[in-house]
Amino acid sequence: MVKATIYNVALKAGVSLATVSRTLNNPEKVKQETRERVLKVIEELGYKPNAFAKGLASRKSTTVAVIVPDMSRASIAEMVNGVAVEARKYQYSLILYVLKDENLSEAEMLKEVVASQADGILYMNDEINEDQYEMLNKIQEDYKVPIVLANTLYPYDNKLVTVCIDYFKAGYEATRRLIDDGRKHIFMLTTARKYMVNDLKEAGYLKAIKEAGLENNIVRTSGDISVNTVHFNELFKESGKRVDGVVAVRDSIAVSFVNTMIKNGRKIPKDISVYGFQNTKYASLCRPKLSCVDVPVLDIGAKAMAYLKQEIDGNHVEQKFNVLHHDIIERGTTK
Amino acid sequence: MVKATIYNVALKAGVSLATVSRTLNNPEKVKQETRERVLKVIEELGYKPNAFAKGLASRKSTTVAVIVPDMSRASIAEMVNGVAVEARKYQYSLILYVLKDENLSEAEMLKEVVASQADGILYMNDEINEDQYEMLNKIQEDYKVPIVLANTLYPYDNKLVTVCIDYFKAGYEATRRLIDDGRKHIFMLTTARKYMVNDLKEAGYLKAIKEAGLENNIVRTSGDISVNTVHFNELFKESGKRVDGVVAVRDSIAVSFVNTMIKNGRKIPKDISVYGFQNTKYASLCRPKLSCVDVPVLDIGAKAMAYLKQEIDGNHVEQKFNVLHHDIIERGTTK
DNA sequence: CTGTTAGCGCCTTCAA
DNA sequence: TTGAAGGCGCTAACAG
Repeated sequence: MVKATIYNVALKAGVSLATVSRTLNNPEKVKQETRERVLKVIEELGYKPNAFAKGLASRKSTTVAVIVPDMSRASIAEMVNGVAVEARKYQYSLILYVLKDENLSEAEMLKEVVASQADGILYMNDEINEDQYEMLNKIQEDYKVPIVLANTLYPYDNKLVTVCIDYFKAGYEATRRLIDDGRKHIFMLTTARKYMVNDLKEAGYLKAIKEAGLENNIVRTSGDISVNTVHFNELFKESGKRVDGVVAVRDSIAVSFVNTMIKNGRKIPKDISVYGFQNTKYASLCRPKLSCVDVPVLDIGAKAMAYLKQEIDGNHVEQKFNVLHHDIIERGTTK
Repeated sequence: MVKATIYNVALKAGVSLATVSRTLNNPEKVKQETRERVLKVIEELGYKPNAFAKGLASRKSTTVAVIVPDMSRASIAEMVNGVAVEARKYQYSLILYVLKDENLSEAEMLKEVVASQADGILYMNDEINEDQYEMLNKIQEDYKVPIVLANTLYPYDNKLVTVCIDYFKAGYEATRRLIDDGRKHIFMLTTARKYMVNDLKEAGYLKAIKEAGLENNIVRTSGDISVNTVHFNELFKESGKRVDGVVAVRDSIAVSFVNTMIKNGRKIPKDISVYGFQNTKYASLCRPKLSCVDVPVLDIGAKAMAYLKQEIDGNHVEQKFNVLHHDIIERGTTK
């Protein structure tokens, strides 16, 4: 069996190829009788229009480029799930770009994305900086290809449609809960590398700490478990710093901290109360279970795709910053 | 700035479009001087060939379809990382299909994949059954599009190139280690739903148990933490079944079991020795750290992509089953 | 080494 | 409601 083309269908159905094209793309413009006959032949031949020819002729690809830093991050993977399900609704295909490769500059990759003829771009990279933001904005303007940022914040500007949660508020709220619980020595555990998203969590933490007249303590460490374990051991060993509350910017960092403290004889949550961020599977697989901010990553992905589709269709999204609701989940590390 | 075409480049460089095409695809066939001039114009105009036109004319897409069941599974995500890095080496793009959507039959999706003109298909779905296998094989034959299975086993046939580890051997080895350690009541924790890959782990377990003259105990449970926790509590509560060794088909199931047992007052590894499967991040984030079979998922992804590329280039892979080496990592749950 | 030309498979006016 | 015809941007013989 060789791949059927529109000609094969037209011939077998006794119509011109234009009619076949119409029954597929503008069925209302074809007489019902003809349409049914054509559809039947399409079915018989297992015909599917060649995506390239279609894209070339129509200048639309029904394809969206998804740019991610690293698939193995739980939040990224889950967002992609959300994107995939939503994209299906519109019959859109996903073309995936993983930035993990050091050999490729992001500028080079974006040129490729443009060449791929994607109708839109979904960008999810919480480490975005000014240069990257401007580059994306330039692409959007030069090539008229809509871009939506998913869980990617650049709060200094609002040229690109963005879907996320209010990280500042979440950081503030988690810290407040610790304060209201009577905790006095509250630490924030964040990444050594500065990310926009984590900076916001930190700012929220600082606001709450300041309001309460407490001293702020920010620990910048690695996301790598073996590294941060050593770090936590140094900082908080039995005889060490006083600490009775912690907000970590990632679940995995929170869990690693909890493990280290328990090994040092501290009681969780009695001695130290801990909040993580994201509500990944790690949060449920640790002992005690981790309390954390629940970031609806699946919804963020889906919403981002929905907005992108809207932009592609020419209906501009008025609201550039789209903030989704978050919850704080209380589990074993805080009560 | 509007997107530049090959004509713009040809005009500005004072050559024909064929020459531009050549400097891009067969540079050795163009005089160096001309080539440099063309390249310069390409650079200036930021020209990138339209992927659709190129694909249509050349009947090759430089694109590979990646089919996954669910991105949020750690092993899947990591395999995709491996695929992405390897694909970059060949300048191949990835088009992603997530089977998560219940509304879409797999047959329908495969038709879409074919229509997408992908040069090859990478299929990663450890739950594959006979129907699916035959469907894939038919696609490969009918449309002459190579397919490689990554971490996806269908051992009853060998028409499709497959990359995986020896799950039977791994299951056998883990069980043997427990036996050699003197454990007598060794359980296998597996999924209720039967997967090929898990069946093999189970078969390896059974072989070792039989050789040692012990009694086999297979518990089929859910991958869902909240469900299997209840299940483990019922089965193994303090007064309950005797158990001193466990091999679980997934890290997450192993960790959930460990947590449940510790809450019931059992000592790990003294009372019960536990092995997981995969070496995901969960294995390092739990307390005690999980001993497990290390499945090199990143390598599996990369290797699968490499073989696919080879098939696409017409160099058939002789060896259909390609088994990668695995290790067993000893951590806190066994020593 | 370079230019000319004929498609690749489909969409989309424009006529009929 | 349908068909004819001209591209979409590029590759790949074939000439020169």
